[in-house]
Amino acid sequence: MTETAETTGEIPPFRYTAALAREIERRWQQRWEEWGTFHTPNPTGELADPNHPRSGAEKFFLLDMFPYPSGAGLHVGHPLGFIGTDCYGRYLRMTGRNVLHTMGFDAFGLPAEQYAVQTGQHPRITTERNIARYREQLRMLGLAHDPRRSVSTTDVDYYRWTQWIFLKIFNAWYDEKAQRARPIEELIAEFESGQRPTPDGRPWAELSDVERRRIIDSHRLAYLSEAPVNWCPGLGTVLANEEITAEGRSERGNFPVFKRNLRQWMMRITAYADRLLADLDKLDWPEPIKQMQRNWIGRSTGAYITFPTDAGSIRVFTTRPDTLFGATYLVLAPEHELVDSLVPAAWPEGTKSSWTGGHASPREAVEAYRKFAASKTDVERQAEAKEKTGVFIGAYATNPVNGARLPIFIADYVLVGYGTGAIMAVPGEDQRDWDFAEVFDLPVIRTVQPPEGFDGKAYTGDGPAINSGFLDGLNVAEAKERMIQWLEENGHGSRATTYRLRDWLFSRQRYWGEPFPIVYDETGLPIALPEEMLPVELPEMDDFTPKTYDPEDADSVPEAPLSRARDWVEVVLDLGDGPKRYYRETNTMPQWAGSCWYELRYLDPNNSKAFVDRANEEYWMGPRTPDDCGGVDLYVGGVEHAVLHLLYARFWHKVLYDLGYVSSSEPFRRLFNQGYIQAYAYTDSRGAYVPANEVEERDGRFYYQGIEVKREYGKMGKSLKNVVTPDEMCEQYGADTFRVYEMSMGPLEVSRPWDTRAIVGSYRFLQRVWRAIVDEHTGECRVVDKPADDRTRRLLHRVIDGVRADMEGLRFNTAIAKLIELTNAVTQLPETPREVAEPLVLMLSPFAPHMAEELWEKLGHQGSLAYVDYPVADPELLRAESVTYPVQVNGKVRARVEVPADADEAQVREKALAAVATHLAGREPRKVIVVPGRMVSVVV
RNA sequence: GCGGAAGUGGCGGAAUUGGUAGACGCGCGGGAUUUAGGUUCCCGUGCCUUCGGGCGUAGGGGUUCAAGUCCCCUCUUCCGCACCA
Repeated sequence: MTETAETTGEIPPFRYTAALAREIERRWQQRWEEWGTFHTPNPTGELADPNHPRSGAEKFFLLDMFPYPSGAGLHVGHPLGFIGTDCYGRYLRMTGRNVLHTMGFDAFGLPAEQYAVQTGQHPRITTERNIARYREQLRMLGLAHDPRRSVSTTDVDYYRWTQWIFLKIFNAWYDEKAQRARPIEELIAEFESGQRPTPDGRPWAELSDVERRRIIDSHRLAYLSEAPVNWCPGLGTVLANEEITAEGRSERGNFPVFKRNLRQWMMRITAYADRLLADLDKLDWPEPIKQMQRNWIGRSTGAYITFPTDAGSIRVFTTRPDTLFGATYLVLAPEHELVDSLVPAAWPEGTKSSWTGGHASPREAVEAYRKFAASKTDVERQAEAKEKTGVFIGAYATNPVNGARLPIFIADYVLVGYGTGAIMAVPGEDQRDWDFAEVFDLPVIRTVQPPEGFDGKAYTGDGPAINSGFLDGLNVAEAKERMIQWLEENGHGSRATTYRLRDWLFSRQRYWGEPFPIVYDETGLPIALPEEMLPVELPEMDDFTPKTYDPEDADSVPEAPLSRARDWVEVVLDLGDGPKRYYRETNTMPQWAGSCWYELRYLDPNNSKAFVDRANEEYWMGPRTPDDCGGVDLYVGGVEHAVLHLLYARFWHKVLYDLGYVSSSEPFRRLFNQGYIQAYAYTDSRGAYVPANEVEERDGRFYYQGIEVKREYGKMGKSLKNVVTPDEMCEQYGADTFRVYEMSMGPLEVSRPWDTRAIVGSYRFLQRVWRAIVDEHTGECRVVDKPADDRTRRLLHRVIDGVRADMEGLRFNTAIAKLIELTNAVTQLPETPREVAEPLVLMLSPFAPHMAEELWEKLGHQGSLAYVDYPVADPELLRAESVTYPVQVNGKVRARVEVPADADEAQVREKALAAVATHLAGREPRKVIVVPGRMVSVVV
């Protein structure tokens, strides 16, 4: 049985024990709920409340990354950020701000569906149960959320608006000139008026309906595309690039992923690449996250260059157009579309045998190499990254700048998905090209003079151009410009920017996701349902299991579970031209869809006319100045969403901004990454995990049942047998102790190990606070209405001042340290003066809200302290009466002198010199430095 | 390889702008209460010391009256990206 303080021994009846804490906590949680203490007023609509104490006050939108309600429940690491934002929100509320803080659930997606499949229950049932469990666990922690604003992405009332936003994206196109999204009708109007030419130049009026639809569809921000996508047979669904690990496997499940040509929904996020990149500068985000987004977007500037061949021309992208004179061969990706037409019937005269791969004809060589390249997994490709492979395809191209004859190779080090899938190889200035040239004995022409003593191979640094005709002598930057100018003047190429970012694959073969508000007619082209037909509800299905395959079965075919709901798929609708038969889209949206806009729904959760009322959005998220991007005032969450959720959400928000539905151009103005709570795990000699809570430490070694075990450090997880739950901690110490401990462990942004032993320190601290105010034997308030002594009063005001600064800066650990200091000082006093007790309780309340409410009541106040003014330090009392100066002699502290705070420099100097007289040993000080209020430094 | 962050007692961590290194907590040592253990409370706790003092913020060098903090070099750890042309 678990030992708690009250299970044994004699203790005073009103000591702050876990049992008392639990009783207090339950009582106050119930009161907050009954009183609606944390209801937050909106400027307009159903949630407006002119009588609210914070109505019309300065607002603060505080947001947590909402959790995914897994079946395992929360462990002590999960609520770290939630507690942090709660403490901050409570502080802001007490300093006069109107704080919006609530919590929703991101509940669609693979894990919920897999859990449902495992347990044989419908995902709606398991999801609802998991959400209920999470709510219970979070409620136990006493989080000051507005419960009316909580949403789940799986609520029909929520996902109807996810579908609505999808329709807006579908019915929009990106105007490159205006650099923003516009409604699709405006594009149609441009075609109709002839202002915009059709692709083949025929007048719009002469095109058939289907031809027009195809053209329009090709411009939409959400579009169907037949392209190579990531197909994961083990999961039975396609996945976005962002969901693939570096090893080329699925992030979830770690199954192999194959490139397959499939018809799937895409989102044109690449249209926003530049703005997503540029606007990072406006965001108050941690630099590492911004850098990760920059890398992911991967903007490169350079030029396209066209190389003529006998069978059409090859366009390459290069960031180094200045090295064109050094190009000695071309390389195409094996899958490049021009390869087949370039390959001649026979090897050209004089082809080196090492170039042919031993094949009798170029055709055979190409076939063999393609097969070889396709057989390699991404893991193998990376492992062999240094070994360059490839084959000559028997054809040549011409270098446009000097007419040189360049052999064309295919090689898997050139990727079909980046740039044009073709490169000009400049071995002198690119190490990969150098490595390839070594293997195939290709010539090297240096076009940049390497520095004296350079002993490397390819030289990628700056220097004067050589062997480059009209570029000779120019540095790299100048030569690039000059070459681009030449290419454009002579029609051989143009300035270009490319991105690593790909369009977002937006469909999944899953049951548990938002259905698309899309149907197909007999043409097979998509038709958006009108808004009035939303929501498109998920059909009830007995068999919602995804069709999965052998993880290695690359030839398997995706099958959407919804396609099995025949009655749902086939519908007769009147879309304006009479009732007709249509087929519904059977894919569902990815998990990220719901999290792309949930913060907006918190603002106006019950609005049935709009996803958010524009006035409410402006109040909570609108820009404060013309340069401001607006958005959530503080968004707290883990670093793991750096390129997934945080990029997708920015993209959707920008589309909504372009279309005029929101006033903010970014969703999250300020981002804060909280650290993770990690834990030790222990393995025995066979490598099996043993229960971490039964391991004993002796002299730095670890023992389980007397046998030594090995310690490792990492995640908390069931399989590692090291999970500690908030429930256990609340049971053994109470929620307030748990909260104080989590906040005092270290800075919020730093990861740290969980140590259950150490939580007792926070427990003792709260006990001391309690004991200072409540008589442990009678339960009565023992605070006296006498003034505090001067020393205590000054300490109090220093603490108020310091704690305020710490709260503003989210430095909760140091704020708590200061509160402990104050408490320890009060503990020493024979009586606790009210003028100290009350501010102490108020300052403690963001961290230990239940206890603080209880003490506030015992101090004679009515109602909640949630809106009571936070203590303010008296500047008069912050000035010390006397100052202790350390006195250094030659940099070493030799004495301390106490002088009145108003002493002048000469007095300080005199007193200091007297104090260190013995250390001076009669020598005359060469220099005496007095730093007012700080220290004295003597040099001899 | 490229990019980013960080190295402070046995442990988690403090130290606005260069100005008393180690706040606060855990652990540990001692004491009080208790039949005992546990709980709770009080005192002590960087290392070495010949008790004068000396040494200490990953290591080495520098600037300064003064460096955890600034500069240079080296090492280590963590995170992200990785044949991106």
